[in-house]
Amino acid sequence: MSDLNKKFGQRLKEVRESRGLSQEKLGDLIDLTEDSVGNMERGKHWPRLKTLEKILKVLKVKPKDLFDF
Amino acid sequence: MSDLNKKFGQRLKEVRESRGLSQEKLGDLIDLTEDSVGNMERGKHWPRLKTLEKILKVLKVKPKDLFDF
DNA sequence: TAAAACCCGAAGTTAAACTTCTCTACGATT
DNA sequence: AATCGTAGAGAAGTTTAACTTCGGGTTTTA
Repeated sequence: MSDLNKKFGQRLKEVRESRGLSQEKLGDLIDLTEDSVGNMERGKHWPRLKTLEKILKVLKVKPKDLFDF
Repeated sequence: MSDLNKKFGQRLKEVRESRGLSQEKLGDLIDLTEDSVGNMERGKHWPRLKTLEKILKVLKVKPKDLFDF
């Protein structure tokens, strides 16, 4: 379990919660299952390109802000 | 070909060149082929977690600086 | 005391990261 | 003008890990 992954997950969770979204709701918006969102936030895996693009769009966050850790 | 991918590639190239490394040399350092580094810089693909970790380490750059675009 | 939200492990599927090959292009050097 | 280093680019094949699904358990909140 990498440090980078964990930090990214924590940051993603912060941004998601600041938008008032549940993992399930975010999953719907970016075409991922609730579990996959959870896995990402807990550092289990890394988003692929298409997923990251959707995250940035849906959460209205810029790359440098999502990777600010 | 996504915008995100292209911008990341351009930024990666900037950082690589600022360190005085060729694509081949960087590839050696992060266990990728010269072609793969080239593909990434031209927006053909996105790094997986392990690759990104190596890039950050080898180029001595922080996530928010590599994603500053 | 539910129910909503989240955590967590394991095993299977699938998309795309990555490789390999081939050719082209261009500037610098000899 | 011929070789060398570096990089752009397309196509087809391999492999890894992102993602799914299932089964539970725990925490939070109404």
